[in-house]
Amino acid sequence: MKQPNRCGKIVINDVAKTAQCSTATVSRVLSNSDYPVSDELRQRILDAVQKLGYSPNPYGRILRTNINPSIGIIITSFQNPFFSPIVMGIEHIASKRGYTPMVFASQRDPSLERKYIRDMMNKRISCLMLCSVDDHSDVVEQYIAKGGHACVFESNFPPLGSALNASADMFKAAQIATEYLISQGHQQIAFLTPPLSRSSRHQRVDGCRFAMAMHGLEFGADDVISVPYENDVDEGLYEYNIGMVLAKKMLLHSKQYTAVIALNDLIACGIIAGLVQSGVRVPEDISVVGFDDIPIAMMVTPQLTTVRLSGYLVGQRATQMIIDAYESNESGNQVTLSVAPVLVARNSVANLKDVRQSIRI
Amino acid sequence: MKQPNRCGKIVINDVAKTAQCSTATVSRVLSNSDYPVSDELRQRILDAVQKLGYSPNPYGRILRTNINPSIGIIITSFQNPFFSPIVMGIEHIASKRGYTPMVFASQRDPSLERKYIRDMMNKRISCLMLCSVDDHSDVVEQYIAKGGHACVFESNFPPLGSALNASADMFKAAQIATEYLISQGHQQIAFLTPPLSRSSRHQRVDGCRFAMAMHGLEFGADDVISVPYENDVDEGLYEYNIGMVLAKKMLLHSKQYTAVIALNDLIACGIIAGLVQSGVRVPEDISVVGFDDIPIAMMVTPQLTTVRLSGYLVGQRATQMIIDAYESNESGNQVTLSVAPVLVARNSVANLKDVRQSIRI
DNA sequence: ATGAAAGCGCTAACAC
DNA sequence: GTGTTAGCGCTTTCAT
Repeated sequence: MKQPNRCGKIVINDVAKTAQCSTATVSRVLSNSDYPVSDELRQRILDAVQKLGYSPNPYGRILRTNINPSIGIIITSFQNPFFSPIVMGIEHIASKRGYTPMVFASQRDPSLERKYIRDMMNKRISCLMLCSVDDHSDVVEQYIAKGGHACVFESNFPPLGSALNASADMFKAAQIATEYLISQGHQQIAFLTPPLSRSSRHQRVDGCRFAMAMHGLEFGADDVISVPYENDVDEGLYEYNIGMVLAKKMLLHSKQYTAVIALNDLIACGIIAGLVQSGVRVPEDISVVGFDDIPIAMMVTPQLTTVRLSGYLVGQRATQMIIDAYESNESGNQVTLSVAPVLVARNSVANLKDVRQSIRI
Repeated sequence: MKQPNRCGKIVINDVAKTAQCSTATVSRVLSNSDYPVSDELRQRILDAVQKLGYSPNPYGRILRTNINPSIGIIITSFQNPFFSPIVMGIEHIASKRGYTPMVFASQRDPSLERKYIRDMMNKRISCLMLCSVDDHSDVVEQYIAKGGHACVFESNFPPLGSALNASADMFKAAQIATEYLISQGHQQIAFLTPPLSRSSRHQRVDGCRFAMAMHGLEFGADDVISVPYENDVDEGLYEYNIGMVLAKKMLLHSKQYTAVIALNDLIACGIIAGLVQSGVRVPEDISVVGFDDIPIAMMVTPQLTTVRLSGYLVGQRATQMIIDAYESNESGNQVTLSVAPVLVARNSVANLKDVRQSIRI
């Protein structure tokens, strides 16, 4: 690598000399503890800091205090627009409260995810915000067992007993989507999704089933259409591609659907593309709705009707809660944070009732 | 904040005791210096490390050596898909070579950008990869003056004399786009862009002008259509919105264009949306081409013809070069890295020649 | 080939 | 109110 390079760095001792006092006092002023320091001396120190352009070496501090005011964030990929608002929400609150956000992308590689978590334990981060792709929660649990505070946004493993589990209310979201479709006269509805490996996905299917049942509509295991694989590599578009595959598969189904619900917007966009490719019109022939409300949703044709999950809010609230817990030294009990979803009606859903009426007339 | 919390952490001394040797030897083995240690002892140490589950406290090391093998990355926003491949390229190489990537988003706020840079200087990062929104380069220059290595991908200030300036070859890219349009029979071409505040934008206009001139086509200052403002906040979609505004403005122009070149894909998508909103068909009435080849480009209707700038490659190569320079202690001379762009022809450009021919017949 | 010991820059007892 | 000083965990001379 390289040799050390102490290029004339100003250290706390320089400030002390300039201000004619001890390093202890400088430290007291700069770490703005409420320790009493005379106004006159405090000012002298501040002046010296200013004059020398001093800024403390964070590593000295961390080594001494063993606390690192920073928040580790693990997402799967920078390409996936689903995570952007969550990260932004986290960063916003983190900076505001004096924590440095550190973002890493696991590339959907569980071993890389584990490596990053261990790395963060080493780095003594204050809180860990995790979008996991691992099937096992052992490393996170280890982190928590050692006194770490964690928040899990997504995972294949069941909610942890000692972490903050944050997400939008997926059940409710699916219910909203389904009820909207029903209100538009749809009765044959399919749910298109990658493998139901994680609970956040199950919840959506459940919400859909619940809404269908409430309206006396049929919705069986058959109506959940899924592909049996999940790409291991996240090149950003992989969900889009899954959507295209799902669309073709759905078209082969014996049942004729008037509407489909996609696990998320990226998949929904892929479904629309797949449908159009097969000569099916959206929404005239089949309606499509997604979840998330990523920016792309309003850019595609037709503009996608979706249920906004407010990742930004989820990120913000989760960060508030986790920092609060950390600072008040609460050990993590199972907490669930769930944000209310809202329907964003655009142009990918046809109103079957209007059509019927116009036919009747 | 919180009180220190030395929760039974294993430290180097524990390993030394277990292996019955001094901390010096443990350090020598673990920092795999080529210092000679007997195989027998080395093994004992490795066993102890394994047994105790020891991993070194990075802060002790950094404090002592004053070197932090990590790469700081500043982008404007996680929302902007343009940066994703660059960051991924950087991360790929960085991890491979043993450096920890640290990503921060400036939110297009110059003062936040400066804060992050100063923060990284404090953290003694090894290299800085910067997508700047600042008008002044003083902080970066300061960083470089103190011996730091920097790579600038985007900036409003002119290329730095002592940094690696990395980007795709913008001039060439614009030339390719323009020549493609010309090859399709277009002669009235406009260039739509936010303010030409940065050289990467100028280069594109220049490339366009050059290609037009080469084919004896007219292209004046008039044909560069621009909006006089630039949003200060990057909510991810702001370039899309700029595109919509640019489209309307272009429609008001006295000249009738058959094709427009957008500064980038996101703007191009906005332009298409604006055009469609105004009842103009793309590509039948007006053709559109962009730059970057972001994932969205293939998702919109019509699919966007664009010039791929290979951010992933740029990120990778830049990281290689900057780490090489850092490790070999070269001080940063002006270096320019420029990656060859490639045309991606999709459906947003009409072939005017075919049309003429079919009319002739 | 191995160990002893001196710090890196900072904070927090503890003294005054 | 202010100063002295002992480390935090690590690396690296300098001895041996």
